[in-house]
Amino acid sequence: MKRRTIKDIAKESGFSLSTVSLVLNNHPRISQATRDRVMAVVKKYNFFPNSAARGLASKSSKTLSVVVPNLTRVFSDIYLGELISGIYERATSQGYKILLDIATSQFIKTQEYTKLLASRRADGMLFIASDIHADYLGVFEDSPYKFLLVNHVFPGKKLNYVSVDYAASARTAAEHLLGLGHRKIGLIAGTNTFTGLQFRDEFLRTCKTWPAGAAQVAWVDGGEEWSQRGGYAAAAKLMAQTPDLTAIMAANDRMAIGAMRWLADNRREVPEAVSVMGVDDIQLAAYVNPGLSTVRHDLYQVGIESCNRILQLIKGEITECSDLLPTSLVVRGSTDRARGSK
Amino acid sequence: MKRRTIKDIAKESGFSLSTVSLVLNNHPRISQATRDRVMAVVKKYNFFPNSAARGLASKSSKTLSVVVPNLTRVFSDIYLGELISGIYERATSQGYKILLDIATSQFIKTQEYTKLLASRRADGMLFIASDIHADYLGVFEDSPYKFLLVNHVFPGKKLNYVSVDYAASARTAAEHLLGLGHRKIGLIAGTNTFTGLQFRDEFLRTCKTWPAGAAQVAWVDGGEEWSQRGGYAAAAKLMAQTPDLTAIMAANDRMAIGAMRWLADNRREVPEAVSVMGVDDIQLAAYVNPGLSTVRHDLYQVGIESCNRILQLIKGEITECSDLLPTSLVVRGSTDRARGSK
DNA sequence: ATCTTTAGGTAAATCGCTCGACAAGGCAAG
DNA sequence: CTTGCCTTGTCGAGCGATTTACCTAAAGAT
Repeated sequence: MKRRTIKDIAKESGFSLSTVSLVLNNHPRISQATRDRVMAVVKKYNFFPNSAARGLASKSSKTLSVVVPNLTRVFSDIYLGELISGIYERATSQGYKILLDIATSQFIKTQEYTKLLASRRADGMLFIASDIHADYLGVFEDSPYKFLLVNHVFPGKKLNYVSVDYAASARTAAEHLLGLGHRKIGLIAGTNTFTGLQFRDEFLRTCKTWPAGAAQVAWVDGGEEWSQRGGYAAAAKLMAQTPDLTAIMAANDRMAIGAMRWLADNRREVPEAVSVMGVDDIQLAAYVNPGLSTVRHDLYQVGIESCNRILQLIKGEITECSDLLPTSLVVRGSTDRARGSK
Repeated sequence: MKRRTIKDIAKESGFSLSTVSLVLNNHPRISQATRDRVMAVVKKYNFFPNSAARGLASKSSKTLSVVVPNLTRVFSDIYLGELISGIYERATSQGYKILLDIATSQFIKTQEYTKLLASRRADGMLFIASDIHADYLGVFEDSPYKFLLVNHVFPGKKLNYVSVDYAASARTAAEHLLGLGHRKIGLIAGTNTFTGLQFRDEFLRTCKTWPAGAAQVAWVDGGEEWSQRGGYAAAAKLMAQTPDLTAIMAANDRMAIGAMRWLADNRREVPEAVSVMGVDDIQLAAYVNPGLSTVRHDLYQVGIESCNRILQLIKGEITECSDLLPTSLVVRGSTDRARGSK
């Protein structure tokens, strides 16, 4: 089976090279009759135009680079699944393919992130792997490359982003707990990302300035991985140093569930003794017992929107982007009025 | 910042186009001195050769297509994470990039799987998403396209594959339980993949022909998703229809953990009342209480090996491939001698 | 001193497609 | 019967690399 080219199709169909090309690109220039005759031949040979040639001539690869974090178990993170599904769905619908990369140290060191765009292997890059040490991303400030941080922000650097509004999220969570009368709260924070820091700071601020009376917040770091295990350990630490707190807020659901586990293992009733609240609204949040109150982050939507934006950047429809998507409160059984509050 | 080409590098360095190209490709033809002078210019401009042009001229995209299952929560599956990490690591080390695709109905319907290879967008395809209905994969029999099933097999079709040896796995598991004296066993099977069927059949066969006395096996389907929830429901069903079984074997760890959960919820001690065994050895298997006995499947290794093989197929070093990788028994606390057996 | 090698470079023909400029034919209007 | 405009198709100049011969000068062989 010989490899066909557009030339063969032209010859066989009796039209010119250009005509075939125009047909293949759905150019309105071509009449339906011609289109049909050409397509018949295309179908007959099951022909697909060579994408390298196409890319070379058109100066576009129709490819998006997606960079995910270098966590060994990265794909076990529901977080990524939602995000990538959203990106994939939108990219595909626009005829774009996805080039997957993992932000390994190798990837960073060889500046693969630049290379991908400089070599035009990808038209744009969606970066899901940022943390507070990702200074190398500075190359994308004011660069001609199309770059977007997904569900991350980088204060101090002029980088495009689409993210959930972590500060708003913190406010929502804090207000929920404060409204329930909690005045001694433990916070399990994630401090290795800027969004994590934003969340922590806004949570603290909201508690400190609550009109009905400021709340004391003791916070600990839940660990780099924001994992259930980290949450478990963090809860232990919090309860040891502040035994009388009435609520634990965790920066994500996994840590919250870890905390609930510790409380269960140590005979503290949730929510009677301690209320627990998370962030994200992962599937599991609804299944634990009691159900976890949380702030819903629609990561699928973030994926969709991120992809929309990077495509607009590529097309030149916009030149920068800093979207913050809304979040919403989800109340389940794990939070209730603080004990001792009326 | 104008876009440079190899021509600019040639001009600036004083060498010919061809020389620059040879340098960029590490061709031994070029002397170190020349190489250095050219590379200096390349570095200076931070030049990276246009990959479309490269692909067009060299007839190779240096890209691998990886197709993953269309499960909404696909990425939450640890299974995939291991596999993809292995593939990524090997592909990257060989200079290949990964194009990610999800086997949506759209993907199947538009024959995207053919298109990717026909358009030379990818040099080969690693398919992780096969099930017993994937007849369309027939196009890859005797085709010039480089195609490989990852951790799947397709009896009846001449397709390349690299998979864990599910039959061996079944034997290992069965022998472990039989050796512990179990003679009434419940099997939670996965029946929507051929490997799942192989596992089931070999498990049943081994139990039936055990020299020290055949065991009775009642089996149920654990559901399309091989999920914890499916395992939970399956355990309930098994225990209802065969209350006196002494062991439950699940075709993967997640279902096994679901089964353990049901047993715990219904006051059946593991392993005293019922032994439970899984397959895969996911991280969680070591954390549940008691630890889950299982058959270890090294999916990371499957990823590595799959990638090795597809690259060999692409290079023409081999023309077909049907590798079965070994598995190993991991005994933890969830299995013990059958009650009533000495 | 002449003839081979060999090492190091280069010219030029592709690779397969896109797209702006141009052409031909048909038809309405002047 | 021109002229001008529309519609539909074609020409051909790139796009930016790779790669195969071929070339030249210097080193080795005799």
